[in-house]
Amino acid sequence: MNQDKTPLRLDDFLPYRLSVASNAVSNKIAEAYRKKHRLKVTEWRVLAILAERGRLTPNRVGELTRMDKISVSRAAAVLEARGIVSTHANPADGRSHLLSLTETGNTLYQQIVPVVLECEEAALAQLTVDERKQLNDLLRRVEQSAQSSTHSERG
Amino acid sequence: MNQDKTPLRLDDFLPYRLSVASNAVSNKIAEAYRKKHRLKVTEWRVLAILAERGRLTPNRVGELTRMDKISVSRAAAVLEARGIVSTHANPADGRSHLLSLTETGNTLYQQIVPVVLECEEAALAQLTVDERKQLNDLLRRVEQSAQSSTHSERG
DNA sequence: TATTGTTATACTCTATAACTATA
DNA sequence: TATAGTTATAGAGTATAACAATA
Repeated sequence: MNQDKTPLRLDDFLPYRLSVASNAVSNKIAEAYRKKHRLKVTEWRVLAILAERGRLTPNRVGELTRMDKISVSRAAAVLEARGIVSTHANPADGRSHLLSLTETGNTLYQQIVPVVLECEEAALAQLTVDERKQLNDLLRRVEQSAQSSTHSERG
Repeated sequence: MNQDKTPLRLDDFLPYRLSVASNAVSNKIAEAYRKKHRLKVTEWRVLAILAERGRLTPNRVGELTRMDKISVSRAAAVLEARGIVSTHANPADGRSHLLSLTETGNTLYQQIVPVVLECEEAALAQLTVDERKQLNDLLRRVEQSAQSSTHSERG
């Protein structure tokens, strides 16, 4: 209908292409750790960042994972109830506390890592090493330009 | 904690990077047409594909937008109630029907196009023409490799 | 029997607002 | 008063299952 009178083709529209690619990857990987370990994406992210960084406040977890404080709070509560995360007093600020992985949490993380890396490798299988680096770089630059006021995420 | 004993860094993890970039772009653009025209992402996609392709069955809309049939059905119902989309008998298959834009729908589309193109341009502002093409190409290849069994989307 | 489309229901992620406890 | 975190609630996207109408 408007085939010629518009410069917008959904199939080449960046937000659409990004969304389709992101969801294709996210769905596959989320399915993997959901089925094997009953983890949601938000829970996986909190687990991953605590494994990398050690003790963090919920606030810092949110900054590093781009999750809002509500999502961090709920994910942490689930992980704590499952014995994956433990909480500790924060000597620097009584309003806050510190989160860290338990032994169980570390073990779980070590089990999941190879699974998600395998999924990532499958998604990147057709790209050369240089192309992977470039994709990473391009995505970061797009993100910087787009940077909306809100935080949200997946994957 | 596991800072050195794991090859997984969330910040360089493709599913995470893709998700953050996709959501940064999607949030900004969705906010634009939501505020101005009270359209949801699913509704925008149906509107856009009908503007491009003319009369389509809901089934075909789903294929072209990567939406499942339930999402298409609900988005189309909202658009029809708002006078943006009209339905017609499908002479080829009595189980189905054809969707197309009304005059109102076409006018709405023409109003939204410059808005979303401006958002896209803002997101791509720091990329050269070649880099934009490469990003499009890389995303398509990632999508092909990742291609999960399910369909889902945003943007 | 299989397929198209709709409806009911539920799950996940995200967001606003109200609340507490501390700074 | 401002901030860290929790809880209640709601909006949005997606999924399964059950269903009606047609092939």
